[in-house]
Amino acid sequence: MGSMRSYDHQAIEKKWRQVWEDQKIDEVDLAKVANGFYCLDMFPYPSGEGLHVGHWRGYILSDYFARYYRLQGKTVLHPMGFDSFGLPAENAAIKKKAHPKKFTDEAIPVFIDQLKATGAMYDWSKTISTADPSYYRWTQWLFLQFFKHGLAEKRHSWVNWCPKDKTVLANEQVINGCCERCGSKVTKKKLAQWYLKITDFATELLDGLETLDWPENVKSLQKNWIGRSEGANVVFHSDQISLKVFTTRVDTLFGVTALVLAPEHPDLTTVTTAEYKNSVLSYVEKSKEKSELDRQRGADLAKTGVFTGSYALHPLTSKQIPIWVADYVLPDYGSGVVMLVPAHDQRDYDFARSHSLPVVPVIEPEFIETSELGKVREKLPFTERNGIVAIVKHWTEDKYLGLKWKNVPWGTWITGGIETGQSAEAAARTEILEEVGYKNLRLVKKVGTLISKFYHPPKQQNRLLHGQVLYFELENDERIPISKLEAAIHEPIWLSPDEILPFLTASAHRWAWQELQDQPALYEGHGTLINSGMYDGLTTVEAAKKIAADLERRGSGGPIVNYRLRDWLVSRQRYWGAPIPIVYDPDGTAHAVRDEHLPILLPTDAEFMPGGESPIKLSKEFQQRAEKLYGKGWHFETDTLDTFVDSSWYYLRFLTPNNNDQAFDPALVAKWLPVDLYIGGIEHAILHLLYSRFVYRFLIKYGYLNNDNPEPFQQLFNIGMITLHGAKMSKSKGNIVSPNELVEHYGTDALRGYELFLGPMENSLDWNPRGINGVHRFLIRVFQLSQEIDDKPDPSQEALFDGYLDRIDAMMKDFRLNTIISEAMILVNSLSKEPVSKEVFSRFIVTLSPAFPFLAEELWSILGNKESIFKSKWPKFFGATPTTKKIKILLDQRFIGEIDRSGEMSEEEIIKLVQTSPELSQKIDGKTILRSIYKPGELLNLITRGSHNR
RNA sequence: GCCUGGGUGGUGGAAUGGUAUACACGAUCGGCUUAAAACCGAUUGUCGCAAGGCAUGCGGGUUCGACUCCCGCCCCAGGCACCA
Repeated sequence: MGSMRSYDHQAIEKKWRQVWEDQKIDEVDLAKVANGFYCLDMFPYPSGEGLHVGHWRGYILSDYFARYYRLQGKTVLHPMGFDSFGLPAENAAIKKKAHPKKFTDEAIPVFIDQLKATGAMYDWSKTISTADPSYYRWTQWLFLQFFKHGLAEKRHSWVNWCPKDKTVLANEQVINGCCERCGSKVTKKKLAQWYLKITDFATELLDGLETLDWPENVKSLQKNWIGRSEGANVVFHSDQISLKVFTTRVDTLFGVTALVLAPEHPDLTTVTTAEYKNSVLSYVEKSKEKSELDRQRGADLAKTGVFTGSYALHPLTSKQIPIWVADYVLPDYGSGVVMLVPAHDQRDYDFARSHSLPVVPVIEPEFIETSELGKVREKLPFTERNGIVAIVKHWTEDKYLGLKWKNVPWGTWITGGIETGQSAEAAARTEILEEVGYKNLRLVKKVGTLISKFYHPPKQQNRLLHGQVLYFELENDERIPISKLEAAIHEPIWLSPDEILPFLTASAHRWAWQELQDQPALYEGHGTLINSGMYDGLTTVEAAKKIAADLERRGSGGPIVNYRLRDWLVSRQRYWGAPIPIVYDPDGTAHAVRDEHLPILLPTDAEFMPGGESPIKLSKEFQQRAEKLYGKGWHFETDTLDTFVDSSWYYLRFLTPNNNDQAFDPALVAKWLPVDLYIGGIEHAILHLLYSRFVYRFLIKYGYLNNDNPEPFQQLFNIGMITLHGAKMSKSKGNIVSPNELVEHYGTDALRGYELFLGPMENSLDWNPRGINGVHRFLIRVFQLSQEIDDKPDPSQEALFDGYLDRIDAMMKDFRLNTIISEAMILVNSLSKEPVSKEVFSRFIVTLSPAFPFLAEELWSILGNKESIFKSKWPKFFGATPTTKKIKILLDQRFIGEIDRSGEMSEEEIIKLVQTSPELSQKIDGKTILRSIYKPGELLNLITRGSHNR
């Protein structure tokens, strides 16, 4: 035995860190490359807090793939920069009374050191910082391009206002009515704000999602956020104005019993009559005081509102429709007006009931059976029948007669068909007599009609039943005996009102009961139109189409698609951001700042104490600068840009971080975009990604870029969050797990490997350092393996390696790095028994290098290689002839052993082998093989039991 | 309420429809050691001495065979939500 060296991770990591830095191994020349791979991390905000083990996981994942693709022969761009504008630095500055630039400048080098500690391969020659004038000059330029094309607009509008942070918040920064950052209750304020018109891109942003290789949940989040809904506009004319209303249920148009405006609606004062002015005004005042939180929680609260005194003309019936105001109507969705259809919308129903407005049903409900037994069979036609549903009340008590079915889990009312020529009442009386035997009853009410679609198992028919719901009260308990036949099907049960809804299994029957109670009951589903003039008898779907088309013909509306997405509010009344590059003339008209004046630098003499307006407003220098450049009476916009604007295009800047002539180089962008792999947390699933997609599409649409693919990030991977005892790690909570101690004790490689090994990369999980020793032990074993190398080739080791390589290649595509590490452990476990072939080991450590770059590089050099392992190539298969494959033998699905397969074998040959094999034959001894299932080359299942009934 | 994901040992988690619980942690026992740590070895789903049962949230179904596919529920996490 020679002298064994031991695995000294500290020495190894220190050594190679230095070598790589000296050799600038991570720098790439973008222009030269044809075969590029753009691997991007969501760039961080450079806080002074430092990286914790949760941050590491994302950076290690991207580093893994950066190195992997590099070994695959690609030129990998893997840059890193800093999203350095924003509230945290400004808040720190306020607290510590120092300039935010100072904080940022100090934090970045510290941050870079911590990123380097992960061992990740970044090209630091291409770093950027969004707070740097050389960057934000181009952010301002970008804003001006939107302005030039009419896609940046200043509007007076009600905005979310955080009273504590004293700033405007975008809708998406309001969480449950509270400020995303500080948690204060958000209030409303009317301000002039800059918007970017992202809504113009709503359709394509939605459609574009289909083409992306993104996690389904992120696509679904974006879809929900964009919130496409198809419907129609309907125009109602009043004496004073016309009101446009958006609805998704234009089929219910004949059920409109009022129009309801949002309190913020601009035409509210116009429609309010003198008589109602006071009550409307005081109502509006009251709802303004309601916090955003209360307003949003309002779904559970009573729906308040008042009448405005005026009426509008129904476009189809010409009826006078009263106009109300209520704060359950949102000002910025649709047109801020709702047509009230109480019979077919829960909210409208609530509102109508609490203000005694009429409820006019215009849909005959249609119920489609969903149970397995009664589910409509797709291929069969419908047979139409008339029928009845009878609700029968007890002669003295408040109880109702239900049928409990014996062979199926059903609870229903009494039902039956109507024979031709028979009246509904007569049919019902017959059914009641037959099914429960009661003789003396009184028809109290015809409750309503419905349609029911179901499958009738005995008749094997799809049925379309026109049902009439009848309500009877028994006069006394006189009854005849029920036939045995009927008694076998179901038994009658008396139900108290509380028991009825849980008892009934069919939605049609539940509706019948509610209709009897409420007269009319709410029905939000589909069906056939009634009370709708010429549209009666159409299905809701047909009617919606026809009514929308008719409205369009008459010029009072028509089909339209509406989006939940709102325009992007980019103004912030804050210091630490890029100044919006707009200058106002003495009349207050907005002009683009001239290109040669960019960047509009942040003034340095501002007091950045938040006071409800941008602190920049107080800068004397800033005022003077505008006048100097543009003339007396001119002044700059003093709001700054939302930091999401900074980050909406940074991935373009990485290609040419130091170019002072243009924001980006279209030729390079054409070569490198879209980003091949984008890695970051789920927290940016909506805003950052949506804004970036919007900006990128804008740049292409208006000719700034000429890429064919209009999406910037082709593949996205969301790294799961690491929590500590279930809580998100943050310095303020004091629950940060720092990697430093673990790195010192086990090494960077061990921590990297452990973070990958923990579980699927997309899973969030709770931090538990316990297992890191397992990875450390594995690395020690790998190191020890290098001490016992055999120069001779070893075919069985080569075969083991080939299997391993095949499996990890497949896992790579699905980001299953945890099982890749497992596979490596399994391979090492089986190689450890004897000296390992040099060639096998050599190829093996290349596969380890993306996860364990330091150890891999060390072992690579121990093997005698002069160049870095990262200049080598991902290994190939040995292609050794596979060892004889085994065929699994199962007996009644239980594993009893394997047989070696040589060449192609038939089922019979294998069975013969089983029967002649010493161990296997005794296991099937005395059993009769009824039949067998053979999956060629894999398994043979011998069956002794009869299969269950088919 | 709507939309996504999930539910497998004591724990993190494996499993193209084919021996469920790989890999690792922890635990127990043993070795080494004056001792401890480290390291090495064995055992480790559950009931059972064993043979053999029973186990992948619950109930059905398809299949020779289901963690995996289908239907119906329950529970957990995340998102959206008075969006007309």
